[in-house]
Amino acid sequence: MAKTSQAAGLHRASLAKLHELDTALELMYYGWRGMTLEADAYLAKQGLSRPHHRILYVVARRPDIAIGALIEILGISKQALNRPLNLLLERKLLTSKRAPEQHRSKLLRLTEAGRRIERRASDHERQVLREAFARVGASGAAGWIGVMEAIADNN
Amino acid sequence: MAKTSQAAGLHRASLAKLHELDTALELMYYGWRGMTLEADAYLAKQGLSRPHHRILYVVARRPDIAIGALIEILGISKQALNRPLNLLLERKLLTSKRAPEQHRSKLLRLTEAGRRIERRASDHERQVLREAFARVGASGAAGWIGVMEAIADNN
DNA sequence: ATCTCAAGTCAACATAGTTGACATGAGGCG
DNA sequence: CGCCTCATGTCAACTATGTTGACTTGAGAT
Repeated sequence: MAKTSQAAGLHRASLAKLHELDTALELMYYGWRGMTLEADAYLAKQGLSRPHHRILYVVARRPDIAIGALIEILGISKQALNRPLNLLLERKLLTSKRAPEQHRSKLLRLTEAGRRIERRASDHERQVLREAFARVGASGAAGWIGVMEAIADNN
Repeated sequence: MAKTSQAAGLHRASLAKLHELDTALELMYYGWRGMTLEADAYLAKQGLSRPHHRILYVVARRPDIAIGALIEILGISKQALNRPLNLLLERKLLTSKRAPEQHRSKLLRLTEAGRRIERRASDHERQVLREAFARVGASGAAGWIGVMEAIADNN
């Protein structure tokens, strides 16, 4: 875990701008950090981190997901999934059980405790977004979504 | 270096939405990835990665920066800076020299080759932004900037 | 000469990922 | 029944990026 205090990133506005879009580029960096900072601090207090949150986030939105599907969605190897997943199972933040028919796969679900931690961590992120949207109003929010969709679809 | 091919992240739009702002939350994730994907691929081809780019980016905008100041801006320890920085010096992407008076600090500058790589990597990121802004027009772009500033100032 | 301070270096560790190899256990099928 | 497939689980070795702590070096200041 990085030190959660003090600027662990580019110190904003201290750099000369070489190109017109440098400001936007830095805003993306700070935006990502700004959204995740409090959530990461909360997760660290729980002894968890970003990969655990990603697992909890996906399982919350796809109850009874199999491990193979989870691996595919997260885009990591099963070996990389193994450690954080086992920690979450040990902590009883999620459960795994065999499917009724399809005994080959294990189905994952959040426990009540897991749901609570997922919700609180994601709430920190959503709260940052909520405040930002409130500050700029509906048209600004629509613009933000339009730009982000254009960027996301760039893949 | 992660495999640069195939979805190394949440597979977009495949998850149920538990909260209204889940879409925005995921857009931030994909937006960050979308902006950095091609730049990271370019850097990987040069045998470099994100930390090297961050160093190049800052030095480009603060020529003659001392190592201590660079550490502060990057928000990492001098030991963590050491390896990527030495690689960049070995590759002659940047130079370090003692100050005329202040002999205590070393001053960093990009070489022509360093400037070129910094510019190309950052160009990939700016290009993604440029296209997204073009697609939504000036008012959308203004909205995006407003939201991102609100989020960035959340720190 | 000694003190301070920026920089450099070494060791040990944590986290998050990778490949490769192999084990286990359930279902499908001849 | 025996064998094959397939999802899962696990072990080992490695890379990259970061952390602390301890120590050295070299230049300037007193």
